[in-house]
Amino acid sequence: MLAVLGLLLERPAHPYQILSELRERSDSHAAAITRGTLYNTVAAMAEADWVSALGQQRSGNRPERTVYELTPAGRAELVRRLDSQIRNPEREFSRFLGAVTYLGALGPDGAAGALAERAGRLRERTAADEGRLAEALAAGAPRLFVIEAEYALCLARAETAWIDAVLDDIHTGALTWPPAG
Amino acid sequence: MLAVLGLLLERPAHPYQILSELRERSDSHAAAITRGTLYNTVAAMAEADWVSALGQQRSGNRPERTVYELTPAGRAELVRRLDSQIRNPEREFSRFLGAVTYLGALGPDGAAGALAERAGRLRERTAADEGRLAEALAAGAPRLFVIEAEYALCLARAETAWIDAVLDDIHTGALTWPPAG
DNA sequence: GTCGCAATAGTCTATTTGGACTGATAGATT
DNA sequence: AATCTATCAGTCCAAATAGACTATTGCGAC
Repeated sequence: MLAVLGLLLERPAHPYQILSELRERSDSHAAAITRGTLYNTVAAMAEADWVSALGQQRSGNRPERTVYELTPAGRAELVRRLDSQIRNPEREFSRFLGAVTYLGALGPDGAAGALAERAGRLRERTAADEGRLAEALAAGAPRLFVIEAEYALCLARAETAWIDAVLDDIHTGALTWPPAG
Repeated sequence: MLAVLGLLLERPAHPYQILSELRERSDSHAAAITRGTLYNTVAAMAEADWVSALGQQRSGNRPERTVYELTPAGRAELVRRLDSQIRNPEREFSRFLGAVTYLGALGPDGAAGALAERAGRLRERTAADEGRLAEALAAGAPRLFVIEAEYALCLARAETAWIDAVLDDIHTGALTWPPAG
């Protein structure tokens, strides 16, 4: 929803196009929305007068592509939401956090093995992301446009470091398993 | 789902009890499940033979409380999932990441204001969480049982540091807004 | 003692969602 | 030229979900 408003801020688009761009531009937002929901979402936003149909285009006999543009109210709403979501840190729950909670169930060796593999994969991915980011910047993209990649990288690095520390603690015996599991 | 299995690993419980404990023990898992889903989830898990009804208790004329316990198959499934979710780092999408993506729309001042407030709140919360964690450890809780709090804290600190760096960059002019918004 | 409120447990339904299905076109292949 | 496939664009429905609703009980206040 926020992402949809954000995209329409850049330029008017029809729903399918919104989805494709979201998909392509970021692995992050990809999973957050599916086609089924999108059309409902856009309809709801039109109802709320945050977007308005700019008109139907059709090339040949294809389904009509209704192009929507952001209304001033929509723009205001976007800003309101951005501001609120940045101001208020919510507790977010990742899969990993959920899994770490029950780390004990894996036993010391199982936990160490799984964590080590994660750290490795995380490092690979981080390196790839760093490459893409550097590339984008080199190609002249304003830093502001890739700021979220910077943030994601920062968190990924922190996570990797944490995992390394925990692995160390497991190996040195600073983190032990209670005798009765 | 994983959280439910995790709780049942500790001791058999009836659905409502599972929910209450999840709610109370962690702000994190709280939002991840609601009552409506829980009963369906437990039913599905029973279907899959990961849990089995230990029997119905009733005190007075209250609704029957069906107590479930983890089966060996359920335990295996829990371990399988834990292992997989730890091994494979998925791209997770927080509200904040989504908002940061469109940070530009707030303008330099709006962005700086919102980020500064977030950093402040984050610091407060982090301090409180650190306190709770220290308290729990002092009370003799094994570190393994509070490991997820450690992780959450680590990420929160990284986020705060990143925000501070961005704020600095905005003030020093290292992060600028492209002229045409 | 009894009135009311909070907590306990679970069920039920209106909404939301994911993703299967339709159907059209442009470009590639033979 | 005919066919085949990938992409485009949207609709639609079965399944999952959130949270409103019901019903009971224990405890505190008066």
